[in-house]
Amino acid sequence: MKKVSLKDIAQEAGVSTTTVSFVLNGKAREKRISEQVNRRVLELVERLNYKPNQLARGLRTGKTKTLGLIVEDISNHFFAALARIIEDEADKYGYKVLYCSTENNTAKAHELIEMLHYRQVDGYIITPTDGIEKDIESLLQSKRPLVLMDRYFPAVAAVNHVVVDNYHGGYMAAEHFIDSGYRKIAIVTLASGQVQMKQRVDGFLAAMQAHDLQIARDMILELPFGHTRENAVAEIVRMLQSKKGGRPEAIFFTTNYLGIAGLEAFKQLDLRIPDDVGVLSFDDHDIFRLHNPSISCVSQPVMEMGKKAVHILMAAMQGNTALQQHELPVSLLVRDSCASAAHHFVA
Amino acid sequence: MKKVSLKDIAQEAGVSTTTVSFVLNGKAREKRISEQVNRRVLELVERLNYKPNQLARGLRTGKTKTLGLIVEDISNHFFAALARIIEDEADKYGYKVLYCSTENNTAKAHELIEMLHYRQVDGYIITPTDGIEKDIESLLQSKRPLVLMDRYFPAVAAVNHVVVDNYHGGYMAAEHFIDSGYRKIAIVTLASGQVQMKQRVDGFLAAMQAHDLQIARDMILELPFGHTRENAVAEIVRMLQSKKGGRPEAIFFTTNYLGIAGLEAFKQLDLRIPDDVGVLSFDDHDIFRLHNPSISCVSQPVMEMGKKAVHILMAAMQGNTALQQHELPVSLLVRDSCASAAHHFVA
DNA sequence: CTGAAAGCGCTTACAG
DNA sequence: CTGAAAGCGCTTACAG
Repeated sequence: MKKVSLKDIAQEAGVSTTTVSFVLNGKAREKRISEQVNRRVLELVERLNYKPNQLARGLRTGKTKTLGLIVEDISNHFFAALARIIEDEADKYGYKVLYCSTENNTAKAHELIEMLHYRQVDGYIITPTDGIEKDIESLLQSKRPLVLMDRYFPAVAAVNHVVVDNYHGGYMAAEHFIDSGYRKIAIVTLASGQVQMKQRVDGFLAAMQAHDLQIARDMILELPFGHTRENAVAEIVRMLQSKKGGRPEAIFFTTNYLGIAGLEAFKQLDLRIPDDVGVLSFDDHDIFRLHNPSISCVSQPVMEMGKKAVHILMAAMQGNTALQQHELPVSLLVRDSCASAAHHFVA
Repeated sequence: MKKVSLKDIAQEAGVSTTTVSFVLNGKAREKRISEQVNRRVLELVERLNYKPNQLARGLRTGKTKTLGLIVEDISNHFFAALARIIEDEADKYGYKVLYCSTENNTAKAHELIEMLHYRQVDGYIITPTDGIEKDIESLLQSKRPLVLMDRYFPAVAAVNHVVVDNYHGGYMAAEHFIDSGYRKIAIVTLASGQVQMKQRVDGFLAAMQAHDLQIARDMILELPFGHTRENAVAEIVRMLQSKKGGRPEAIFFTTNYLGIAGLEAFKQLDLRIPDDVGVLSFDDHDIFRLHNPSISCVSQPVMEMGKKAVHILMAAMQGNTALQQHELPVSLLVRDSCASAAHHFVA
């Protein structure tokens, strides 16, 4: 079963490669190929099981019908879900996707962008890490279709993005805690300078302030990115055990794997939710739904994010240069991890 | 910033494209290019930020340095974890990966294999669905490097694979139930004919038999693939409520998302683990570790599977034609979802 | 209605 | 030590 090429078909059919190419690309009508030739070619293609070489086609047309997807970590539930939606959506347009994980590492992200560039992907969907503004700008300058996802750079204005209303998510989280009667509240977040984390915290703090509540310095735990799970758990345990000012009554986690680490910490310390500690996390997760008690969270519209990202990219690849920046709404899923108000109104 | 090509470099450097190509491919020494020319070319490459067009290179050499990864569903935790490991491992050899989800759909799997073929991927890592034996054979015939993962076809003998000792996993699961004092045991599995599921059930039944225990027909629930989560939960609830013969004392789930559906069913019925029902699932999951009580399971060596698959593929791509079939050991993670023996020795 | 030919950007035998 | 040329498998303007 050796490879059969356009030329083989042409020879066999007794026509030129031009003609074969036309019928293959559905231009038979337009180019007024006779019905007879058209049929003959199609039959041969079928019989010899001919498949056009996409590499050659790509080289010639400059289009590879391939998208580059750069995420933080493809094995992370949120990105895996996104990857699946993007795959399905891209498929509708005949595109395949090459994925890469940055591990939130600037150097790696830089390399990946270059790599996808050599490989001539037609467009990029990127979850940017800190410090790759330059690469993004250079992509922009070379007119590469591009959409940032989940995060963006406030300093680089003219880039498509689809993100979520993180600020409002944080705000809602704080209000829910407050409504539930918690007052002494802690935050566990990432130390990285990522906007989306910042915004979640900012929104949260703003709501606290609006209710004349404060968060002490040592009640904001910033974990370095790339910590192991064990590390995160240990840090959270330490915070919970710290004596000064007493234990927080409730904790807001700015992303789901921090929340999951939190659950482990609570388990270790035998802390009961929501009586000993109220819990709220950004990003829903199966674990939160199934946990006993179930964990309330701020949920992101993953499906919509993925679809929108692909749509924006497709439009951009078709030459639509209008800037597309979308901030999708999040929703608060109230479950059982925040006590009823009565409980805590002792202060 | 227009694209710069080999020719541009050659012109600028005042040498032929041949020479440039040689230095780019590290053949300067071998081809005895003068140190002077070598340096000049390298400098220009750097200065003009030249990146070879991989498409052109691929067309010429027949190698795309791209792997095709076909899984059931990239958003599934098990496959996402595998995808990440495969990405990292492939990267070490300079390969990128194109992923696709079959949804366990034969027609889709068939198309995906063809698609990857046109795109000239150098090798395939495939989680096969039922009914694509022909495609696998045709890949084999055209000498495409290939490794099956997670499952394989007993009927197609000469294919590389890396799977897991499913039979033994099932066997251990049953023994653990029996040791824990359970006697009336049910199985929840998938209706698809996939070997790996069959083997898990077979191993389980063999252990039961070895202990002179039986499983009634209606205690084996086979769920169709592609059911929604709600559906699965409902079916499990129905089984638990079925009066004839009484409720099972313990349930073995042959894969983690079935186990997760089971947990929801137990929650709905207010069944307590492990007193009301013992639970054991194939495939570990964060949820099992964090669940209260934590859920025992048969765990697969995901890291090793991913690495081995890539290594086998790399060897095959280097012309190593020795058949590689690996069955990796699984391990039983005993947690808190099976009661102590004393509890159930009432029968 | 159809074909000869150029060209996409590389690599690599071959020649000197 | 270096270069001219063929060729990978397509597409497409041009010509007839």
